[in-house]
Amino acid sequence: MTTVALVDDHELLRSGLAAIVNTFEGFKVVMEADNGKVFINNMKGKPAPDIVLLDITMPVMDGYETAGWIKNNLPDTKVLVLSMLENDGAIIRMLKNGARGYILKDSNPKIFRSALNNIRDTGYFINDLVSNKLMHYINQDETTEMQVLPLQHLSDNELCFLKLICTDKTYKEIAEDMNLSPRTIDTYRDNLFKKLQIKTRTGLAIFAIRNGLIDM
Amino acid sequence: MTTVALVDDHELLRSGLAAIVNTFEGFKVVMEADNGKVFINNMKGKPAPDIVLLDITMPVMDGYETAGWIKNNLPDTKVLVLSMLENDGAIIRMLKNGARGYILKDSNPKIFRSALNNIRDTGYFINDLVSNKLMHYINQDETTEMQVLPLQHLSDNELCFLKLICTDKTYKEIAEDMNLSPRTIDTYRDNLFKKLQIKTRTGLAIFAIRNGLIDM
DNA sequence: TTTAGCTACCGTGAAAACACCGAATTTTCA
DNA sequence: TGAAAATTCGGTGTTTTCACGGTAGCTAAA
Repeated sequence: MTTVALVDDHELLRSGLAAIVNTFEGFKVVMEADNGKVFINNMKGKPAPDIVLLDITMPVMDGYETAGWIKNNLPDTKVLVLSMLENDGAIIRMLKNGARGYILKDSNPKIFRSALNNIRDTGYFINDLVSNKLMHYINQDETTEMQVLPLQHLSDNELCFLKLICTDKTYKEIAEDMNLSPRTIDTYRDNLFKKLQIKTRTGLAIFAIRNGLIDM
Repeated sequence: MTTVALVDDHELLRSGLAAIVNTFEGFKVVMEADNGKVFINNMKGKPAPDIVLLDITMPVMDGYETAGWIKNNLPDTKVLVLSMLENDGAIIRMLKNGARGYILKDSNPKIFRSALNNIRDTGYFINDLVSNKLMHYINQDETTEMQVLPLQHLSDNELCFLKLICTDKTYKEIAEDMNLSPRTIDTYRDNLFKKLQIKTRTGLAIFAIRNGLIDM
């Protein structure tokens, strides 16, 4: 019997998934958790599940972090990502953090079942979503890496600045908040414009939101 | 037997919900649809379901529109909203469009079950989410109405302008796009600043995104 | 130890955004 | 139909944003 844990913050949907998984012969849901933190706590002193079905967008501890933790602490547990995001950056980031497969929440149940079977039997579920991204990721230069995982290439200060961009503070006020000279802020902005190929503050704000830097 | 239709764009989650509903005694899922348009097409020539479980965020035809259509065309069908959005505007807008209840996707299955039971027996499911909003909505002046449903109080041109705000066009370029004088655009902006109590273009862009005006 | 790279910082000027004013036209509706 | 409201457009001036030039210091590697 292959044991499965579900980590997703929407309890109702989780219950639905559990019901589906439990109808699959040879699979059994042994744990549910609202987020990564709860999952880790629940894990203590228990046998590791064979497969973790993991959402990305969760409060407290998100899917990226959780996948990384599982990779480091539960080497025999395989992560199958179950997400709404059809987003290059998200997919690659999860793969980098050890995920063995990535399917969308609008997949149909048959695909879901074969994903579970493949991961149990081969350790991986490679669909178009994943293989395309893998190919991209393997023969990738710095520029494409930058386009796919932009946040990974920004410094802490730049990230902090990007968050403040999404307010109605002026650059001068942002400079005060960050204890830096307004000129330095100008440089930050100009660098981000170049790096991200954006031309206006509004564009930076939208970039920040698109990349989940701001809670909506 | 109470018949239930599911309208949600995530097929996997929908299947899970269907599995749960079908375990509830006296309820039976008779139809599933990816969005409002598909639902309407599927309805043709068939008996109306007693209850429609409706998501809000969907492609092609969203939950607001769909609820409105049901209100006008299937008077005996009751809508129970099943959403991730814990958002005053969304709740009120759905209630205005005839929804009989509103529960979150992170509710637990017991609440889900009682919601279905209540709607079948009494026609409504009033939880804290709904009753608070109803109260607010009943004794509400124009200012609060504005705060809760800001988009409803903006003209088509203002909405169009707001979308263009979220680009790196200048106001002059936006004016050209909309076939209006730059001065008029200034007025649009100043009006939106006043109405929404926002001070900068960046703020407007974020407002537009928060209110779902821009697809992410 | 020199080169290269990164970070923080500065000056200037042009372009864009914003504030505050008024006026003509069209729509709305009581 | 006549008054109120909404829409469109204009002038002027300040503030903010953006582009382009640069320096000084610190670190790491060749």
